Amino acid sequence: MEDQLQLLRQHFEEIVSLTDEEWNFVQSHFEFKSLKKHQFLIQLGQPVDFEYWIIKGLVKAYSIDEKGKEHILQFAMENYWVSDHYAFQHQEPGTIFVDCLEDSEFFCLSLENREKICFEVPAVANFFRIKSNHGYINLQQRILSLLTMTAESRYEYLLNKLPKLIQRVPKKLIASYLGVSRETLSRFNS
Amino acid sequence: MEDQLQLLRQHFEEIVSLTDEEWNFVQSHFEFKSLKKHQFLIQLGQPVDFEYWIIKGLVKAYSIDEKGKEHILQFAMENYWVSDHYAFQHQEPGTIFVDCLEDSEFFCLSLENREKICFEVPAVANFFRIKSNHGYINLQQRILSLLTMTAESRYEYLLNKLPKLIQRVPKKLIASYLGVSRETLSRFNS
DNA sequence: AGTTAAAAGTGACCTAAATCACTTTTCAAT
DNA sequence: ATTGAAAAGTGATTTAGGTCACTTTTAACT
Repeated sequence: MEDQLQLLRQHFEEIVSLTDEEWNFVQSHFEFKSLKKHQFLIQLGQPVDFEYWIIKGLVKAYSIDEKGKEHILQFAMENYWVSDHYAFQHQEPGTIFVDCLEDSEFFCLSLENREKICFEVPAVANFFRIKSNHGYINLQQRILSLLTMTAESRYEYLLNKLPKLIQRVPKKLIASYLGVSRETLSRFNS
Repeated sequence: MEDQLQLLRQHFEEIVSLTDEEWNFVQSHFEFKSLKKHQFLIQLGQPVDFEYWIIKGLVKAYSIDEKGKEHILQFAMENYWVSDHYAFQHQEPGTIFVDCLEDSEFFCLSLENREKICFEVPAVANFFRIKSNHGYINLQQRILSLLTMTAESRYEYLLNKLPKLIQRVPKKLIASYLGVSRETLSRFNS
């Protein structure tokens, strides 16, 4: 556990500096969680008590439409944060599913604890500010790609941007992330 | 000018509390800017020195594809923040255009000043953290809507969510925001 | 190792929405 | 008020990608 906490500290310190004292305070607000492949981190309609930092593993966040079709909002792996941010922030029942594509481990942060460490340790507020800003920028890019690019070039772009992800994830899920049918993706390129 | 700064203070204080002293420090890091309809706030390839809080007016942020087609990333009006966040954050040349759909006024915050007030005044770091988080959540919603909904239901959804916006913006721009052609949008609904 | 299930590929056909071309309406600027 | 330019509407046609049905390949789990 010490090792994993060390990883989390490094993750913070890539962006802000923390004293040992601050870090001790911060780390005490996280809980550990471990799940096997196919288990759910978040389910539609269920409370969303945490946001999760992924120590190891891989998850998908998705919603299911009326026709039962899955639409992938996000893949998240080591070093990523994941949650149903909307439900978490508003403390409402889950609006999406998050489940594990591989056995995974998480550090869990409750809303109360997040606000506590942010208001207690300014560096942490800045950490989440900057992270959140990066996330925002990434989503803007993705929106632009959905508006401006064809399905095929979105695929090429993703292959280029996250080649390791593609190897860990079935193509039908990549298709669902790109907003294309499995069959159409299969007819692309290479 | 005092009036407008008061509005900005209120905007901060909707989320965090600031002492008069803190506020005086914070406000001194903003510059005022005023533009007429059709003028550019940000242009492709030009430096992006600021992010902007809109005092009054309305702008569109968009990119133009190879075929010269415009794709709208964001509309922003009173009380909204707008920039080319990617270029601003990385201090690189603009990747998009932002121009005014109406005469508009802005408070401008440079990256240096933003970081300064965030690290000097923790409440400000928390303000931007929370704002950024809300922005992230909104973009996730928009991505889901692009993945799961038909063009027509995205339109209905927007009509419902931002009715006043639709009245201030030509439909062809709404179409471009929704990722639908002008002609197709025109054939919808009502 | 053998069995079962999931993933991926592929052809035939269908459909939502794009594109093109033109008209009508609305708005903005003298 | 008049003129010119955007904006909006509409028909005809095209197209990217979806859907359905089936086969082949790969991987997961006793």
